[in-house]
Amino acid sequence: MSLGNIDVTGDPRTAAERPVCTVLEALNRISGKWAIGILLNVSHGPARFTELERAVPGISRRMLTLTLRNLERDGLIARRVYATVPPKVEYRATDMAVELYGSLTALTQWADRHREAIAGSREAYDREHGLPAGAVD
Amino acid sequence: MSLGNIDVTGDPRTAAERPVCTVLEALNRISGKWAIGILLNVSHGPARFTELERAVPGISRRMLTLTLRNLERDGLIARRVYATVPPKVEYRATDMAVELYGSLTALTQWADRHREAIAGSREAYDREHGLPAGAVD
DNA sequence: CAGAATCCTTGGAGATACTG
DNA sequence: CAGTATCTCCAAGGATTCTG
Repeated sequence: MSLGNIDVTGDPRTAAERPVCTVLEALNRISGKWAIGILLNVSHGPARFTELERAVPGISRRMLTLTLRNLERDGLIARRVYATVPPKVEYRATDMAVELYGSLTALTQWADRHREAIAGSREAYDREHGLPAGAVD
Repeated sequence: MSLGNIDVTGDPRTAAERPVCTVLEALNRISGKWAIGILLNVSHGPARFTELERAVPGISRRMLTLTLRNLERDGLIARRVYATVPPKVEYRATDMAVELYGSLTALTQWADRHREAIAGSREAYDREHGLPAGAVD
């Protein structure tokens, strides 16, 4: 299936196949409700577990742990344990994560530019079609 | 890229508060398993329902419909019905969606650059810690 | 052709309690 | 302090069937 082509990297695969996976790969690392919030917080500098728990409003201890583990596994966060008592664990963003955050800038700007248009589109849509309880967010 | 502060828009809010929401807003519009694949396909030009069904491998009719509706509601996809028989419906990406796709380029490139590093990090992580069936993807 | 309706499964996430 | 361990819930998604 080759309708047109969108080649941004000089990759031989067709546009219908390549970027999907690649973009999805990227998105999968920052998917979930909390990854971005955590990533953003540690990008300021190292942060401890409890610091993050307070810095990311609404996160549960469990999800903080799980998300940190996944980010660590992907190499986006580095975990450093100090063998003190009481224990002290610091999390920091890796260079890769800092780069990632930079790459999100374009997305952030896009959202900023179109926030109103999107809100308007939704209102219009919900007005035409009824809003049958499918209108979350 | 300087840690400490990440100000890309001149927004007064602190980095810990503002971009989270904005980025999440953007991500929420393209979340879900299928939005990107659909968006990418219609970005080549208008596509019909059944075309998309075949173009996006693995998608169910139900999820295609649902995702299309959500994208339409957000103003990322335009739906055009031709009153013919049999019916014909065309979907095309709006300008906003095309812009969005452009903004994803940075992300795509990031994923390309770090694909190996991430895979390596995962292997290493799974080797040190056991891989307790939590190692999907 | 382009869907709508229905039923069912799954895993992401919340709440709570316990621990090295 | 920095986690684990369970239990539970819900919405995303899959499978199947029906229709203008």
